Amino acid sequence: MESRAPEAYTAPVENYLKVIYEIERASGAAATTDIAQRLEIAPASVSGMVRRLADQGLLEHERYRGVKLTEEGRRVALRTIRRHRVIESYLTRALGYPWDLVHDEAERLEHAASDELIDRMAAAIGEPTVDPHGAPIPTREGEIDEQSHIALTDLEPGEHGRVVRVSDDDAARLRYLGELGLRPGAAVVLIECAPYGGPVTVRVGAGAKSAECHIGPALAADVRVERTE
Amino acid sequence: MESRAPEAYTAPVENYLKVIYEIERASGAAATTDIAQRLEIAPASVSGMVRRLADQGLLEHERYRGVKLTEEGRRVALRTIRRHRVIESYLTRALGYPWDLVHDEAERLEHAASDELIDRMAAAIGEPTVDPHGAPIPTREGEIDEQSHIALTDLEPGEHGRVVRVSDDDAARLRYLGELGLRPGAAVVLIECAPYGGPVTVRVGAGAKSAECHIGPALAADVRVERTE
DNA sequence: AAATAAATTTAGGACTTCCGAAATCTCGAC
DNA sequence: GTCGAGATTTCGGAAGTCCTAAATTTATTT
Repeated sequence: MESRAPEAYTAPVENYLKVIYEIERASGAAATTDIAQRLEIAPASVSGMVRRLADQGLLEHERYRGVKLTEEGRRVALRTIRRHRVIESYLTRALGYPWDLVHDEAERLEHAASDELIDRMAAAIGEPTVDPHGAPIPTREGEIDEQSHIALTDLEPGEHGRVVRVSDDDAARLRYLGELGLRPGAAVVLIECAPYGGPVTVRVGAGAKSAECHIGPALAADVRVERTE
Repeated sequence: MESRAPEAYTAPVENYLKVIYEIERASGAAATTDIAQRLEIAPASVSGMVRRLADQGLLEHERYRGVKLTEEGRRVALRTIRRHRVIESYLTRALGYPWDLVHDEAERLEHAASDELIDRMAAAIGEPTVDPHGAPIPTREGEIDEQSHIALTDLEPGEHGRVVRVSDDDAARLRYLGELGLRPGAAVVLIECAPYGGPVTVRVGAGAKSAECHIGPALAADVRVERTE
């Protein structure tokens, strides 16, 4: 296997660390089942890999309790996330990629690109701090500015907000959000949240080109916003 | 393993096919030992892989006689070569990569990039027909224009030529050639070829900024030129 | 024609990453 | 406290890619 640098972790290892970082951030510790679900592999496979990663000092594992990354594991995870998001940003801004396709491409390139390439890409598009979906890009040094944001559905009816981030892992869903204008930066007003899983009504955009749309509550909860005014 | 497309060959498979294509072009058929040497792996490993590739219909193997690619094998090889060379060209022209570093980067990215990405890169830099080292880039359809060229050392003393291609697989050597100005397009005049493995004297460049240099015969033979005037 | 050298293949292992099936553990309900 | 559902781990196995060492085949030399 050609290594990319003195630092050579395999693609699966980088993927494990990446999703563990994200689960840990969301829930404190990453359970085997959650990891398996995110990676779309069998839980049994995760058990085996987790043991090896623990042996390598990338994470700590309490049996039946889940895993936590070590400093080194976190560093590798953040480096991988930086790669992913820089690549997504570059493909969008420099090569005109539609925003729903960049995720899959980045998912593969992130394991092959050198630090040199990532830095050149970042420089070429002006050192962006967030990717096309609004996710923050860790710095070369591994610092990440995890913004706090609320779900679109957390707004009160009538309240104004601005989209800061959407989840990027489903191309079709992203395309749909794009058609509705629900991209990072878009101004929104929550009109109504129908109860019992009913549709969420939102006004998207400002002024003359604004439009109302109705989306499901699960989708709406994945659109992260900040309050404005 | 995430696949890149309906067409999913592993990185090692693509590398085998690529070097087999090149050896076959140079010598008619690719011997196990040659393949092993180019891939820097043990000959025994090649035997095993060759059998699998033959089973998959990518090449034909006559025991103890070497291998030849099938139509399908050739197609995959040329697609991989196109990827490699488009990536090299893009890194050089769009991201300012020094020409001695692009080979290693492309060697990894060629297995991860989608056809879509390759096409966008090619379009972004104006559909180049040769890479930074002068090697021809196969078309999307798998056609390649293998130019005929002679070694620098095939020129007669006093004869003029133009560099069309240099070999790209050794970064340090490439950097050296670059310092001497021996890049594709450079005008050269062969001054003298000392006998018995002696140095080759060449005038590089035209007019006032031309300079004479002395290089070893092995290096000189790897600088491919065409006659001018 | 036999001996030697070189190229090639086979045999037996190692490592990584995945799987399904079976065993084990945890924790809340009763 | 026990039970069972659900989560987790262990076990045995497969595929891919590589290795070294030993056996075999081909080519060359004498």
